[in-house]
Amino acid sequence: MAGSVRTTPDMDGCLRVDEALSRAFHILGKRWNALVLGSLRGGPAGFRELSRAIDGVSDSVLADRLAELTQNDLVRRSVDAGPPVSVSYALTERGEALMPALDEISAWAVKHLPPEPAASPSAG
Amino acid sequence: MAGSVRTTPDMDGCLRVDEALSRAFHILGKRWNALVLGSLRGGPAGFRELSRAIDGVSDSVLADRLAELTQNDLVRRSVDAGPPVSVSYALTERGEALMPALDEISAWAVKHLPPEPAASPSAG
DNA sequence: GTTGTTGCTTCGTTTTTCGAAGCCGCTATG
DNA sequence: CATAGCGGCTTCGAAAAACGAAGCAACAAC
Repeated sequence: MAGSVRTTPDMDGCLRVDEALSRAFHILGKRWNALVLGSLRGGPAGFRELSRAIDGVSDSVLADRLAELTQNDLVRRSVDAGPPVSVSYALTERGEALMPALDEISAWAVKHLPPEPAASPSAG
Repeated sequence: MAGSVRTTPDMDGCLRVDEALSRAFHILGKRWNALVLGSLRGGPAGFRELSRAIDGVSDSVLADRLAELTQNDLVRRSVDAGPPVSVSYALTERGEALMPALDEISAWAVKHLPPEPAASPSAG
């Protein structure tokens, strides 16, 4: 049927954002969260690996995002007691469930978002 | 249909986030952008209407987001010279193209994200 | 004329993010 | 053992973004 989760046109007189969308973007709306999720798409990865993959995020922020994502059960932190103890992050079921959506976003960007203004394309 | 836009496992030795996803979340990753887009889902809306719909965003930030979205051609600003001049914002084609993705996110949130901890349900 | 509405800007304060450095354990070198 | 590097995170100070309330201009209602 129609109205599943969209906005409510006039429930009490005024528009209202979809609460679910709001919840989702309370997480995804943070500067790097979606990117770390996307990076984990190809399988588990370590902290440094993620740090290099994302390119632009600082260690402090990455640690913060990872903690938040872990707390929200989107990512799972696994410790392998080597002896050279190593940590790896992976998507949880909840996190994996988000991948199709991230895929859509990515596809949209490919189709509708320019590769970036870059420097002068005709000059130089 | 192998690798379309995902991460590149080892192109030059290390993971790399999908650039398209990165571009997309350069916009969607800002605190309210996705919400204003979602609010416009049901049709054009005015500034105040949006302001009330989103609930939590301040005028200054909303104006900023709207300008950014407009600049990115996701939203279009229309001025109707009444005489009571009125302004309305609507999704552009590019913006509308994003709706299915936002839908996915929303559906995911409904299915995988709790309605929020809220106040303590059992504790005082 | 006063009050209320819409659309948006400006200013000062609080929250978030950034970026580099530091600590700890293990490995490789000398 | 001392030095040097890697990986995993944390701490600190600085910059950026978001907030929140007030203000300006135009229009409608009383």
